[in-house]
Amino acid sequence: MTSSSPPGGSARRSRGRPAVPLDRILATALQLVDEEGAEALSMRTLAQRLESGTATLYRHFGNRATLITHVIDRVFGEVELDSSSLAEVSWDQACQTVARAMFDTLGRHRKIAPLLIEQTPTGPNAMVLRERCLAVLLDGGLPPDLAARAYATLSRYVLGFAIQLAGSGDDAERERVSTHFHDLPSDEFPATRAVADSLPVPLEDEFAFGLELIVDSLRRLRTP
Amino acid sequence: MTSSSPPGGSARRSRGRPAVPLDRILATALQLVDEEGAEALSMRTLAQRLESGTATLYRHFGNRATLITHVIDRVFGEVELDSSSLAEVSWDQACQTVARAMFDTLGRHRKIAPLLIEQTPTGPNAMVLRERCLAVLLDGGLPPDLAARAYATLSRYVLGFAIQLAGSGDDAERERVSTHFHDLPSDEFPATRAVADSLPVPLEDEFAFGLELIVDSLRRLRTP
DNA sequence: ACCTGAACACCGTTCAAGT
DNA sequence: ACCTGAACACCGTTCAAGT
Repeated sequence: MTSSSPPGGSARRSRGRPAVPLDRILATALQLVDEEGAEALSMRTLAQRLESGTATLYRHFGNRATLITHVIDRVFGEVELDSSSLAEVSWDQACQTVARAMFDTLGRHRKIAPLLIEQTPTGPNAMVLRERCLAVLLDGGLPPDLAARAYATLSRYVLGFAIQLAGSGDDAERERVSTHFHDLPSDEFPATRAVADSLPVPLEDEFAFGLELIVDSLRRLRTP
Repeated sequence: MTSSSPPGGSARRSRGRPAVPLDRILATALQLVDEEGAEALSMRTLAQRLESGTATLYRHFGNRATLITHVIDRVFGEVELDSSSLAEVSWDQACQTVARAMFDTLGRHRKIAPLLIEQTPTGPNAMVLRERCLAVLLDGGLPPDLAARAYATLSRYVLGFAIQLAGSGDDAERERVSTHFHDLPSDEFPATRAVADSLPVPLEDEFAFGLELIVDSLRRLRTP
């Protein structure tokens, strides 16, 4: 009650209170996840940040799951894919560009990936992204059934790695694991010890490495 | 109190109560996850199934996370990998066998995958599995740094797909998505409509498809 | 020693009551 | 119409008190 004084006599609350705009709810929710993690996105915490009450949120969303659905599609909306530049590059480069754009966006919102497990995204932005990805595969000369499988593999691949980004970026954990591997007895763990210097591999490198392997093989599957 | 009667007069509770064996805690915890999902594994629910109290669990595990760590390594212990049969097959077949064995086990415990995101598994069973996988890659002729990256890619690939198994297997959801794709306007979504009959692809097929693509490319990277 | 009940500070969700 | 406070049935975790 001490925080805000009425801004002049005229700008009074119309009736009840000004409605909380849906866009502000989603922006605040995404910000909350980015800053504090997916589990911090509780109805209470979100309502607090909006200086509102939990029941207000239930006016816009039936439950926490649908709120999350909307937050997710907001993230899909951030994927940057320039159509013209996609058309200029080779087929396999286009594949990698789409996958990387998706991965980069999810990398910018590392903490949101765990929320993506539960549902196949069917928000408007997700639909558009899938369409463009499938268009690249079909234009590249893959027959529809193979294009469908290639798309599914690629999107699962991206999502699978993106989800693991959540537990990544923790230097202390990386250090702990590396030390653990170096301290292993060489008689029981010769192979692990032999590659201990190269582990753990940063997840971003892993992603790029595997993506190249997949797209390379995919290229050979096109109609010859 | 009605469930068990003392087996003869001598086998009395030594002092206090008989300790709850750690193995029974873990078996019950895994069963709970398998039956009701990862989020059902609450300290309270687990204690209830054990006919014990939550504080008893904190005698064995400092917190819920370490309890989960132990449950996870129990699952890794179920991965079936016959050493001799691995030695008989070709290098790329061995790769696929290891990856599939891991995926199959996680498929048998679909609901545990979400718990795997947070931590790099370093339990005893996980360590042994990694060692054997790396041995295959090194024996196959990959130099250590490449073997490390190949291993990381493969294990991330398996885990990434396994995590997504959690939200899979729901026929209603598959039907919903399929219908949604078929009802799209063909002018806005020509590519999606063109492959709508082939979507969604079962996750197991996706996994096998992508795994083959990766191993195919990996085979070409060996010392020629 | 090991277990227990009760407590603390949280959740998602609902609903009668306010303006 | 839209928002609010309080309630209900849950969490993970801790701790004094029991046997």
